[in-house]
Amino acid sequence: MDIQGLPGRLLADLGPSIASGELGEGSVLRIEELEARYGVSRTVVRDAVRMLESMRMVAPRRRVGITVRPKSDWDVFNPTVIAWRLAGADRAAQLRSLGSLRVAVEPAAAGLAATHASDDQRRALSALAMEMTMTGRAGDLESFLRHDADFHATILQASGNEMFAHLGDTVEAVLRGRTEHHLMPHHPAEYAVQLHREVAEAVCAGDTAHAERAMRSIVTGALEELDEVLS
Amino acid sequence: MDIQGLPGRLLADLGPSIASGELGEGSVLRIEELEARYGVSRTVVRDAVRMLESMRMVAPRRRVGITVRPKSDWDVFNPTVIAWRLAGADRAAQLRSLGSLRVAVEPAAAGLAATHASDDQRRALSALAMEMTMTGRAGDLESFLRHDADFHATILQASGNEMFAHLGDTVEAVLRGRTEHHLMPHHPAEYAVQLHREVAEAVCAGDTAHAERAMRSIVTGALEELDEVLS
DNA sequence: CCGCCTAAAGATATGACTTAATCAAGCCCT
DNA sequence: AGGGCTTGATTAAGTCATATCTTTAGGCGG
Repeated sequence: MDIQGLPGRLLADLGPSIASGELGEGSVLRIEELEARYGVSRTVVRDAVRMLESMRMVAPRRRVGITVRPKSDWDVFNPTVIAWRLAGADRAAQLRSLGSLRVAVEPAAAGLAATHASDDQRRALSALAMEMTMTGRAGDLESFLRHDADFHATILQASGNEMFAHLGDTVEAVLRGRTEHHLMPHHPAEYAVQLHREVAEAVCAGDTAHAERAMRSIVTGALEELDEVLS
Repeated sequence: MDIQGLPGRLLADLGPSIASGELGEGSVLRIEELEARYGVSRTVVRDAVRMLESMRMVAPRRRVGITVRPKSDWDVFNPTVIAWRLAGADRAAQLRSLGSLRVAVEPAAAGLAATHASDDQRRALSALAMEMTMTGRAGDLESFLRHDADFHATILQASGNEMFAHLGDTVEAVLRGRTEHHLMPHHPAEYAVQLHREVAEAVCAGDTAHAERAMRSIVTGALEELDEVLS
């Protein structure tokens, strides 16, 4: 995701530090200090700071330094910020927030997809649901994850709403997060896979209400499982 | 929102140009050219470009220049990007997207608010609903807008979900946009105001289902009105 | 058709200077 | 004498100008 140059290196170090709370609200960084710490020039430090600034995680203040802003100010929809938080101490809270967001958005997206999806997208959904069935039964979690993520991304894309479409990466981050942190059973529940097939069928058939209902079952189910595991 | 220094000036000029499509996908800017055009130093240009980059609106490419990325790559949840698009040629599409997002999110948020809201928040909601009734009847659109925005922001805040909470500014932008661009009747519909009172009551009473239902009526109604006006 | 070369443009480094915010000393008024 | 206001010193970010390094698109030659 972040294959940048030197500023990327700073960002990859500072971002997670802030996201994890290691550098709490009000912490102060100084450009000069960062130059020394990372052995880079001001140009690079400023670039990195600008990016953190545009994520609203820090604010530069003259005569004081670069100060860390309260978490409530952060750009919580920024995929990079989400990734940092998922990797750190905030994982549980972040997964819960994202879970609720999915419950709100994905059923609506599935409903819209039933009327807006292209033929290619409908075919892709059917194929992906099938693949999920196979790889799920085989216990191939890596492939399952990929198809699961593609499935949800395709639904969001097919909704025809660009804002929904952009949540595809975010949803993938959630799915990947819960797989990688072993918050999932070794064999995905058969009923969940069945629901994916149902969504695919409903979208193919243009059945808005059915698509919405089935997707709601998927995401509320996921949220419940999550709450179980996290408690 | 963006009261920055010199980089802010560039941003305030370049951002809208890109957002409006005046600088379409693939357009190329060169740092040197921007230095000359705006009469500022490299440092300033780089700062501005970095911010656009972190909004995923441009990507720098060596030997080529700063290229404008396809709209589908943009960070469409970034409040600044939203504001730029609302101000420009994309207004209609942006309002539609946001409308659908509201339909998905706000009912869920209202439902959560019914169980999570603090006493202060419940009181605030009742008060705001009352104010909306008054100012709506009086035809004081400016005050009505402020209370309407506060109402929705409070609901989103009270949901206890930080991601929902962050959509407060976005919703305000929508409401403000439709008022300022005269996409609203001179006297807000009485039934809409009534629904706000209903949401407030349901939240106060802890009635999740009712809060959700009433809020859904509000936002679907708003979306329908919008579709009418835009067609 | 492929691989080497080069020039163009971003990336990084650095030193000098400007601007603005904080802090504290000093002053005035009560 | 005490509290509040003014003012100046200080400090760190902001801006500018310039130089060098690195990457790579696109041309040239094999």
